[in-house]
Amino acid sequence: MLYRPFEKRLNTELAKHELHRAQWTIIYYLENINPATLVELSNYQGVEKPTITRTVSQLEERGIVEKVPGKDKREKRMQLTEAGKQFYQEVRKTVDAYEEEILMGISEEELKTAIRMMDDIRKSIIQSGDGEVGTNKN
Amino acid sequence: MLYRPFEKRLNTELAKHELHRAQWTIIYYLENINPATLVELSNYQGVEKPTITRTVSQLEERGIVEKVPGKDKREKRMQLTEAGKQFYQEVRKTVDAYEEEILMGISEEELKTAIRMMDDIRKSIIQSGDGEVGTNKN
DNA sequence: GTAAAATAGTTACCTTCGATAACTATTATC
DNA sequence: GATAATAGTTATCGAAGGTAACTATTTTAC
Repeated sequence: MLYRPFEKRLNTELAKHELHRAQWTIIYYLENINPATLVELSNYQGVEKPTITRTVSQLEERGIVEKVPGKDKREKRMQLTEAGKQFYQEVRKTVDAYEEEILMGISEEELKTAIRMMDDIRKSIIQSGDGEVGTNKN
Repeated sequence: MLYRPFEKRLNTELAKHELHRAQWTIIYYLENINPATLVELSNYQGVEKPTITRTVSQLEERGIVEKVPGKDKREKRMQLTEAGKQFYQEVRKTVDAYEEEILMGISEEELKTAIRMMDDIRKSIIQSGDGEVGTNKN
């Protein structure tokens, strides 16, 4: 299991902002990809809906994320508040420094190859159906 | 966080043998690398000693792992029992199938590059000291 | 056009797996 | 020989995942 040191170290960096990995992943998504519904976040992260509900709630309590009505009366779209966007920028600095440090000596080429590969694998897992998520069939 | 689908899917595969990722990682190490002390396992995995103690205990109860005296009266070396080695082979089949499936369409070259890169990063994290583990200084 | 099925989200509760603190027993060091 | 360090354990906590069962709304099928 190669990824453990990454996560461990990332968490100690995020702790400076009283954040954990799961929270940061959501903030990151909302800023860089899209304001999103809970189901979108759930699919993106490959975790079940209740897990997202919990993490988002924590971020809401801190005034980082807010829910706005979606196109349905069911849907709620999560987005960063103004304070949340500012917070993102602060944390971003820490994370940038971290990434720069651990990627020192890694070539652009290598990195691209690795990321592309992992993304391919991920897609194939999700496609195969066994990595499916968010489909509460009951 | 790219690795989640991997772990999730791996866990569903391992569940066929009533195993979880953390347990499998230890079994894997003991078979492929070495019989090892708790501290070795702790360093290898990048987790603290009590975490290893617990996981090893579970494997001991199932008769998969046994402790033999080390070169000290303090040290205990963990190793697979005969039953454990056989068990390894069974699980191995499942894991092989899983790996083959998810790595379909990934070139040998790509894979090597990615693994080498991650290992480089890991080393640089551990070296920097912030990924340190197993040094209970109290 | 309504009954049944599907979808978005929540709540309650459980499990895995990590961490810390504080301890015992043994060995090394000064 | 007293103090440090090392190997391992126990107890307890927290983060982050999962399932089951639910409400409210929307879609689909008949």
